[in-house]
Amino acid sequence: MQSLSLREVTDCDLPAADTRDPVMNIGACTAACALNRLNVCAAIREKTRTLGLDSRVQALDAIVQQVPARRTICRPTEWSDYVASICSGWASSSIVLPDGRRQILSFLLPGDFISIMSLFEPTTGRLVEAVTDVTYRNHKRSDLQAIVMRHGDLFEMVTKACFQEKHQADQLAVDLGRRTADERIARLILNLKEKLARRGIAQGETIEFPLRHHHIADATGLTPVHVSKVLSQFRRDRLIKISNRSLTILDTAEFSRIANMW
Amino acid sequence: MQSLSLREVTDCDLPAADTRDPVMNIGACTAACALNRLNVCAAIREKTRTLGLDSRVQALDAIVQQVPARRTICRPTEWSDYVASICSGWASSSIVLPDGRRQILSFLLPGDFISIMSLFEPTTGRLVEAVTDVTYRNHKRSDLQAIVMRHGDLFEMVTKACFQEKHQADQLAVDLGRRTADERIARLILNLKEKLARRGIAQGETIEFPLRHHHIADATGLTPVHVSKVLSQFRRDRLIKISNRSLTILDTAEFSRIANMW
DNA sequence: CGGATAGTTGAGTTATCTCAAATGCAGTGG
DNA sequence: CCACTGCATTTGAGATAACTCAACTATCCG
Repeated sequence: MQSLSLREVTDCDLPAADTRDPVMNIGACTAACALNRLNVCAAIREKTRTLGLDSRVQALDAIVQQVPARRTICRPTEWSDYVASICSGWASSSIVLPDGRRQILSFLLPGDFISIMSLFEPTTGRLVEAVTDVTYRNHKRSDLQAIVMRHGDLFEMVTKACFQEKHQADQLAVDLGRRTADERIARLILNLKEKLARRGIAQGETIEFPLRHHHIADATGLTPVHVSKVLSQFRRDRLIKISNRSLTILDTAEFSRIANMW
Repeated sequence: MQSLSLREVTDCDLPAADTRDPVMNIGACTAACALNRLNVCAAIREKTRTLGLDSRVQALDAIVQQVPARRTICRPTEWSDYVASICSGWASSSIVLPDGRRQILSFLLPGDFISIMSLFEPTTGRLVEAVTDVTYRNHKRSDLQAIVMRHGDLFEMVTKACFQEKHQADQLAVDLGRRTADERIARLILNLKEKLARRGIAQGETIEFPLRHHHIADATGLTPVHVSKVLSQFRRDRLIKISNRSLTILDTAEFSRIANMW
């Protein structure tokens, strides 16, 4: 339907991200490389160098694309020869029912592949949308596949990542099926914080928090209105503080208790 | 806690299943071979023969185990060198929270691996329980892995199966997060019917249906009481008929409409 | 400044849950 | 064969978590 108006950026330094936000930028340049996260990036560089594949393989110096907040990055049935990974910004990956109900399955942060599974499948079956302004990189699937398949250690990493993704999906099902609104929201926040911390883009108990209530609602199977009420209560109880698109956890112990993260 | 009291059966013919139930038995002998389902079974036989691996590889003539209904087959943190596949009967695979809430992630039917992912991970993280009496087969992980990795076509099948499992998990999340009780239950039933039909163990609109209400409840994130009410309503509306552990869909069109399976 | 998007709050509704009592049904031991 | 025990199911009454609707405010951005 609507055209994406992508702007192509041709080098790896992501100048656009540079000018915007130092935090995003860390993501963009280091942690953000999806392959880096898996330690695959370095490994591939190594392999391609030692094997003299540089010219043939364009998995690494892939084209970087930019989309503004709220734009669609990829539609459910869209077929693509490329595997995308997020360089900077947040995106959501969701399934939408014909009547408009939607379930967000995960938020994609700098360093995430849109789905590691997409390494093997040309279509994601998901709607991927930018939450903030986003830059992402397209890697040619066939190249990436070839590299990964050629090296046991890389393969192992990908396998692990698949397993991890499945685990996430299962956890989500438990949350949606068997947890209360408070738990779901608290867990969402804690999971995001955890994930950002692992990638070194969290300041202690404070994180960037660009999500709108409707994002939280669609991720937790709730209503924006109800999300608002729960968050207000959390604030009133001095568990968290939200301001200026950033979130601080004030009472980690109690907040984790609510999240039932035993 | 409770000991499993497994009885070992040493051959492939599953005499126990033979005497019990012809339907189960079909599962046990043909469709039930998890590898068969993927068409991997035949392929492996082929490969092992042509490559003369027969003696080294014991993936196929694995030990068959039997457990009665309601027994635990495998605990969440249990470590195992074997990958199990169901030969006959139904099992449930679930995650249990410390306070007892549980979410069933899938029902395992004859022909299912407990999780295709378990091919790569020694621990499932899930509680697997027998719904009916169950026989299952343990395949040595290392052998199975070796075979699969050695052959691109097998590998491709496994890859597909992984993707499929992930897809299922995502669908479940949508169901739990965004669908009503009626939809969830109807979809569960239709999905099971679909799956059984694909394996040739369904009689038209009628299927074996050994699930208890609490199974349905734990799979749909509802209460057994509410499940009872919804099913009663379905019966009153002449959409389905349940008797004697078997279920018939009376009004496929309307039932699918309720399930929103567009 | 105006228009779009987002968040808050209150009032009333509804889907689902909890509790509890009654019934059924299957397996076990005397 | 019966009585008993343990599970499963049904049904009703009342409670509650989450939803819908609607009005109001705040924020952002051109």
